[in-house]
Amino acid sequence: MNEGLNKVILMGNLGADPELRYTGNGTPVLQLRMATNESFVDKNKEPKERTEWHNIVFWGQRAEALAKVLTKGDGVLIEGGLRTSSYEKDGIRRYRTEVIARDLRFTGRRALAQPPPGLEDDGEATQPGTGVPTTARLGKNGARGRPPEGPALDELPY
Amino acid sequence: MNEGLNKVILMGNLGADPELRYTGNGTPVLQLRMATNESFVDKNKEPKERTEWHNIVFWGQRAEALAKVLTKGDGVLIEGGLRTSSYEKDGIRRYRTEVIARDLRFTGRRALAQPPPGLEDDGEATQPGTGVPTTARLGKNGARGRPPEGPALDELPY
Amino acid sequence: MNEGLNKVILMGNLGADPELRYTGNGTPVLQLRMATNESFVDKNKEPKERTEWHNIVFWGQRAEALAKVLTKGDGVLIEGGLRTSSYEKDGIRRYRTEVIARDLRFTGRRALAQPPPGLEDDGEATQPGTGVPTTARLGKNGARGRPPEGPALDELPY
Amino acid sequence: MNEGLNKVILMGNLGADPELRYTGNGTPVLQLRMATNESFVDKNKEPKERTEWHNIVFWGQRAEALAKVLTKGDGVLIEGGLRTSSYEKDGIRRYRTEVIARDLRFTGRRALAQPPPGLEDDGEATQPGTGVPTTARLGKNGARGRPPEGPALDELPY
DNA sequence: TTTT
DNA sequence: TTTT
Repeated sequence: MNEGLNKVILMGNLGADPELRYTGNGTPVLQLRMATNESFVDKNKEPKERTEWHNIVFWGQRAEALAKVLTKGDGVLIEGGLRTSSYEKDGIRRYRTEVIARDLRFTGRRALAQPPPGLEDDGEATQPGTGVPTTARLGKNGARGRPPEGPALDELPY
Repeated sequence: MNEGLNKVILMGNLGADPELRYTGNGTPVLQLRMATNESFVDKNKEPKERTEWHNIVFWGQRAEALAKVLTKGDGVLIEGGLRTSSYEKDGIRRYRTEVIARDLRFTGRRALAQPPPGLEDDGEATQPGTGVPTTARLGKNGARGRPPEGPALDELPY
Repeated sequence: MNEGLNKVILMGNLGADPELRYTGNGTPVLQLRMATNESFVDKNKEPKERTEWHNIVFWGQRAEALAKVLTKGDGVLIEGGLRTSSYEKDGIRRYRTEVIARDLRFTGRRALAQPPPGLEDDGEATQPGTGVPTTARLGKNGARGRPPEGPALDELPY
Repeated sequence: MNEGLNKVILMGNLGADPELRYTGNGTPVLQLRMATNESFVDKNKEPKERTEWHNIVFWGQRAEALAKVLTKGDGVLIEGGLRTSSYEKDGIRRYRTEVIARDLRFTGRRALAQPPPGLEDDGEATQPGTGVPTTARLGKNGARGRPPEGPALDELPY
């Protein structure tokens, strides 16, 4: 089987507060409704806007931590993959496509706020010399809290 | 309006031959069924594979040109954006999420084949010094036919 | 040889007006200087900002068309691939990494402006029912001018 | 500040074993040399191949864990952002562009192997019902170990 | 050297 | 149902 790629990147806003649920298993599931906006000029040269709505899902500890910090209207950047599931309702097979999210980062006004409080709940240890970003990637690795550029240049070993 | 981002990147294979249709308008629409494969190790440390299926759509001239060259099984890289449309069927509102594709590039065995014949049909002129790639981006700009790295280094103007 | 992926997506602003040059060959080359900004909270919980600067290059007809419409300060979304070239200067081998761009789309205030005038210069024909987007993708395929979602839903053939 | 996007996605192979170093600070830094391959047809319709080489850097705990499991030749998918740093050498200012990596996932033959041993070293706890993927994302969140599609459909709470 |  |  050839390893493939199934990648989605969305930048937009939450259209509603997040909804946290639990599977029968006890696994947390967070569902987000997210808008991405697009501007364009139509065939009559009139400026137009269009909004696309997306179903975003976070699983596991991330779901719980994000539930505490996300609010309707937040500007966010989401990365994940597509998943379409099917289910039967009223004797009819239906399909639902979601973005299974792996990362979330604040954009807009919250990008300069304190790091989301829920994130420290699961024992994040900030490494010496590590910046705490406004990202909400919930791995416990202190390094993930560093902005993408790493330590100051003057401490580079090369 | 906050300009956002709605981006999908998929690498995988076509599960069927493409289907070309036309709107009432006469606009060509190409529909592809594409699989992306993923490997992982499950909770019992057993290697597993999973396939996700995607609905891909090309609009316009690209739809027609690609219809001529794509075949079931082809390895492709697709870029586009998500679009969910709703329609009524049997008195029930249904939703369908598709990837509206903007680019397609062959991967795998066809990446080294000749450029897709359909692509020359719309008058591609290859510029002097321009490689013709195995990409099926259908703009007529000769430059698009150049591999992403541009001309040979010794003809750089800087 | 395994087909790989070499993909860069940048959203930010031009730090200077674009520079158009020509190779010995006569091939147009457009160089852009682009900033991407990032906000984060540092280890002392102070909000910080950081700017990364990128060298962007367009080749061919796109270079010329974009040269006419891009201005210092413009908000843009760029897609392309990395290319590092090496050259000798003062007897020393040096390296320069650039993003070889394949697409550019306006974000921010220009996203709702008229389509860039330079773009019609190369004979764009707008298809019936096709919106003209604020994107500056320079393929001549009318379909590329359609927003990512295609025609209105009521003209879908399915 | 305008929050931007600085995103790189590469799929290819390691050209050498990884090199692990430490900053004066003690922060681990892992450097990878990675090739991405591209196939195209040149202006004479001859099939050609081209390889681009990239400098990849991981910081922090991830650097150490990955150092244990990566080997020359490995097929990997890397995600990160661009960072160009400047330094003085022989009285000349030089620039070096790197991809500051945030994620790594195996592709190819290792995608079905056991999860990288180094990864358990930092206390990974697999959640009930959670698959352990072949990804080397080093957050300690058990959820990250789930394939992008989440739990089985029959345990969905909706 | 950009942007808000 | 979001955002500017």
